[in-house]
Amino acid sequence: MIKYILLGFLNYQPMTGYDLKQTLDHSVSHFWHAYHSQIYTTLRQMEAEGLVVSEFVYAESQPDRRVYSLTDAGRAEFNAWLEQSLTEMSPIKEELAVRLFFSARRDPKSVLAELYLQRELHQKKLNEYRIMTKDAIEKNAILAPQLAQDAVFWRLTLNMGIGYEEMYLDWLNKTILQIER
Amino acid sequence: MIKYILLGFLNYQPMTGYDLKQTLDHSVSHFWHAYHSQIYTTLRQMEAEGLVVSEFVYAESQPDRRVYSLTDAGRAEFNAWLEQSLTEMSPIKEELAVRLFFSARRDPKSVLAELYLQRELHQKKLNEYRIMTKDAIEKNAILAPQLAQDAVFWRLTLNMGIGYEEMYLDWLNKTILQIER
DNA sequence: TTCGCCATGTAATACGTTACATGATTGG
DNA sequence: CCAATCATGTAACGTATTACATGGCGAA
Repeated sequence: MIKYILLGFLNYQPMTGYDLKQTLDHSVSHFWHAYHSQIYTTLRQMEAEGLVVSEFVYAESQPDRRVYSLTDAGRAEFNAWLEQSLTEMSPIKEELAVRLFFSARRDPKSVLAELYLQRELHQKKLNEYRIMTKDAIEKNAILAPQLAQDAVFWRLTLNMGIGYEEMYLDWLNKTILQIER
Repeated sequence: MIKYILLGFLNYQPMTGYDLKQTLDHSVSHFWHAYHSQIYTTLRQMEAEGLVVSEFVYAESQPDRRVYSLTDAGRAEFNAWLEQSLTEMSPIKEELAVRLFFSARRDPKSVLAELYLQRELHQKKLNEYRIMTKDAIEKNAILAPQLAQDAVFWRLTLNMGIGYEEMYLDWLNKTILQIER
């Protein structure tokens, strides 16, 4: 999966592993996450497969950068992936729900403390989505008007991130109320 | 993670790998998923670690069953896991959102077809959650009244599954409308 | 001078998925 | 007779996570 995300971003412009990590964290992080180690190793593999090529860029008083670009094979692989529709639902893995499922015998105070912390984290995420990422999309839309159509789709996925966090907070609030009794 | 789910279920009663897979599929499947292969191999590992013990049960005209039970060490490990609160958010991995993010250049008809299918799948899931799993919880609550307190927590996690699917469908409908233009 | 950011990677491990493999019983 | 369900597992592969490892620059 991470392979296609990297191909997708390189489709916009050549980038380094570091750039890709930054881009990922500021765009699709609401629904996909990767560590830099995975990105660097995947890029190496992709180069071995001929999907990307890299060139090392030396700059004085600046760290060296390995810039990756798509090859025709990479572009083809990316398009082939986009063309074959998903036919299944993505499985969810929610550790908090697992813990709550088994929490009947725990001290309610400890359960509540855990839920309060999660509420804070999700509230923070929601605020981020509402401001930061929206800004990033708008800025990109102005800087790169040829990506206006892309920005429409980015906004759609951002809506999902916002919807998800709103739903989560709503559920947390109801759950907290019920446990507080 | 799957280790703690297995410990959690075995805390209720001794079970086989098959039983655990069935139980998992009919209870925490809204927020955790595992293949039978992973369950069987994890049980073996857990036995090696001394968290569970198994005994082979032979029955005529019935397949043999390997029944696992918790040891004191297993119970202790499970309680220790429950006691240390989660301090981070579970990362989301939503392939559909990734695909949509990069879908600006795709044929809108193909994108819509993909979204229609997802809508069907999620609608089906929501119906399942509303009927089947609720029934399972009620039935269990009647059969095992000592688990009444547990059932409260099971219902809370079911609410999350329902909330999630409702949010997802809502988002899908809005997204479809916008792409249909 | 210390912290954070830029920038790169490797190694080891852990976890998850797909495919392979078998065989009995029950119900339509 | 065929499909589904019960019941168990292994092997190979693929993906993800944690930890290890390095070093320069700029700002407070």
